[in-house]
Amino acid sequence: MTEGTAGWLPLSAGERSVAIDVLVHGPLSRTELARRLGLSAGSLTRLTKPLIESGLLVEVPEADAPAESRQGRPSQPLDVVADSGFFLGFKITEDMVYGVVTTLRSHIVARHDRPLTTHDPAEVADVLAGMTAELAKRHPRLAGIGIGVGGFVQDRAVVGESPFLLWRDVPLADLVEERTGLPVVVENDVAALVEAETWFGAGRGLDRFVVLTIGAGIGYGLVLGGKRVPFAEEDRGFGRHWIVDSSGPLTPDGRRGSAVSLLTIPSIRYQVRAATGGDHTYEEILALAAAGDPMSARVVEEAARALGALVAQISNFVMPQKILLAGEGVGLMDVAGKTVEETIREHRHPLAAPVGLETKVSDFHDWARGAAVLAIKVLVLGSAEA
Amino acid sequence: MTEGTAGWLPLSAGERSVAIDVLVHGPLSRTELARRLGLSAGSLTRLTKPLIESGLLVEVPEADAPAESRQGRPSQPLDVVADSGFFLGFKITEDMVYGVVTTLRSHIVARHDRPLTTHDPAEVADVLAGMTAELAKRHPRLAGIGIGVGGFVQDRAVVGESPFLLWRDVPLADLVEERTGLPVVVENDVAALVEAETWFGAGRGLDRFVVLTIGAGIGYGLVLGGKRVPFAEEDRGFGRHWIVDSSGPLTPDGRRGSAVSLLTIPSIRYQVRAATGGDHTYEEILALAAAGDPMSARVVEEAARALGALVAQISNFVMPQKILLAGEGVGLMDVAGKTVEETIREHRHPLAAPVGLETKVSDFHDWARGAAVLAIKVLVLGSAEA
DNA sequence: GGACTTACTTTTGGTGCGAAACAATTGCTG
DNA sequence: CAGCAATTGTTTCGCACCAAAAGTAAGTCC
Repeated sequence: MTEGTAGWLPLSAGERSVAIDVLVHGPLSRTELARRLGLSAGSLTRLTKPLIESGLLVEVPEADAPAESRQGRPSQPLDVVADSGFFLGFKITEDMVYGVVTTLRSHIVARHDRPLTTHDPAEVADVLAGMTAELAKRHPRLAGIGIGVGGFVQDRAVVGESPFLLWRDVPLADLVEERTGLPVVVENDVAALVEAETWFGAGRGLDRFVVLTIGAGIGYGLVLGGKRVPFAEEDRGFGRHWIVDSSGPLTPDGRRGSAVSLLTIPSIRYQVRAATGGDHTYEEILALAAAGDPMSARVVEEAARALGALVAQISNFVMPQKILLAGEGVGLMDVAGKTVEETIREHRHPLAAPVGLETKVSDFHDWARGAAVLAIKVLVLGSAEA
Repeated sequence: MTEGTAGWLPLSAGERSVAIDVLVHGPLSRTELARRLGLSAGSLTRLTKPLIESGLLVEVPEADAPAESRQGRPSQPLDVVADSGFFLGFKITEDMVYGVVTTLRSHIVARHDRPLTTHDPAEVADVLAGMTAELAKRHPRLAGIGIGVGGFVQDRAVVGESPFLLWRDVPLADLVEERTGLPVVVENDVAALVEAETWFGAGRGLDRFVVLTIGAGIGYGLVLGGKRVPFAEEDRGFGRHWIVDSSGPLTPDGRRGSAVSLLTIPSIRYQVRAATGGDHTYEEILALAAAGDPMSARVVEEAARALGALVAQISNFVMPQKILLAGEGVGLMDVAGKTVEETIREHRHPLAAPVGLETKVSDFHDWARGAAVLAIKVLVLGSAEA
């Protein structure tokens, strides 16, 4: 058994659920795992043995000593060997590549970004390989690479279509694998973030879970039965067609009253610019709205109402246990969160279960982390599913 | 209580899937079943044996002889003993009780309705018992009763709250069981219809399936992973809070622009009455609209656009493989189906998978049949769980 | 009538699980 | 300190389920 390389998989279903639970929820004893997974104690012995032998799990020396002076045989917590392997996550934007190194537990241990001056596939792959080499200096035991890219990705390997990179059918995984010798997983950025949140984030252990991202565009991810539901139009501008308020504003990017026109950062900036003539950043607009500037406040309020309506509709139709709002454009919630919540209430039945709404401001490193988590998921736990 | 107390034994998961597949999809040979269920031929022998011994399935004499002169050993189709037991389904409305007798396969073999002149629980139970006695004359081998009622139902036994019957915590199942000696399953009418359609109807074998009913009110059913998702507000007037068009009409029943105000039969009649002063039935309004009457056409067109928007939103957020439109108020589709489809297109991305929309005009006997199917499901196959 | 084809059955072995007995390690009690 | 209770983890056993392979049955084709 060579340690560090991907000598782990494949895992059986039971083993995988154990590995995931330990990966996600810190160290856990066998008894605790049996309780969580609804299995017998005997099964846990059986399932954990090969995981320990393969080096993915280890018994750790009872870290929770404080005030835990219970009777009986002390439990023997199991933990993943968090630094037995590191993972790389990249997020490619139009003009930058953001990179992170994470542990098996998806903790970011290093960041490294580089501007992107070309969109030529080979040169982009060179940039990624260069960044990998750079990061590998401090973290030699790299086990795999995840790459998130806006656009349509096939088979977790080929960028079928990316509008902003002007790519068509670029075998990015192969290109980077050739240069680095590491296994590579490519995925749509939103999909990767959704998978990451399903595993390690807000969607942990949930059966029905929705992710809505607001940034330069609108992203949507639906997780049912713990699995993300893929859809044909994802990351192809569906937000332009989500009509929230047919009498709403019209912007260059979206149809009248669409989620894109009402909510994305470019659209909000466009609206304020069109109304006042002044060009402001998104943050400035939020600050202006909070300070009482009427035009900014109107735009922000309208966006908040649109977001509330959208969240309520999703809740009404999908009934998710939780909705995660992520992206760079959720700063809205700080300024107009109350309006959002009021609008949700207006569009929901009073007896309906309250919407489990969670907001998480994300920067580009979070997107890169999402890609790294996908690499962990695919490479370590072998849950490569369509 | 997960035990169905019927004469049939509790089935294992494998047996149940076989039984359901034969129940739903006519006679099937073992080989065909193996293919459909993804099992080996040997497993089918094992699974079918107890089902045949228990009398639920029988080997039928190769009905499909026509032009089927294949080589090899002839297949031995299995079928349920469709008339080994009959099931009763009731739908209770404000002033009528609709009853049907169905086979195991949910084919309606008899109908019997009776006016409801009282809402007293005991007297309603008497009416149901009387109808049961009446129907039992021609169909002696009744195996169970399913009752569908508008309102909130707990544990498939107790009517927790029914606005139109003015009931609270009425143990209807017990009342009817006492009088008939038959096992009784009570369920919300929409829920029963959804379960029935999931099994025998439009939702057969689908993973994500939505039912939207339009009638006196709005009904919604969400099926994920083959299971209906219960929700707190079901049949408690949630349609009043589904705001489709905030500048839409206002009716006594619903909030401005709500699904109820735009779509239900009473609201459409109300709108026409308010606009023209003339009181027309729903069918008359549809006919008037088709004939070019401007006020009726406006109301119907607006309803069609609302329905299209609603269907598109559901498709965008839930991504069901199929949406079933049912109820007495889907006649709309005949007159303005084109508007509905256009509106759906407007609210969907061009690359998105086309919406699998199916329309099924239902009368009250279909609702009763839904209740009977639920009885079959719970009593015969013992798949009762929260 | 023999070769072939297809449907089904039986046998065998493997997997994954729970139940129960067993071993290990601690705290508590007298 | 011995004995006991409590708790965790291990081993063993048997059950339920399944697939693969080999065997049997029942027909068609030439």
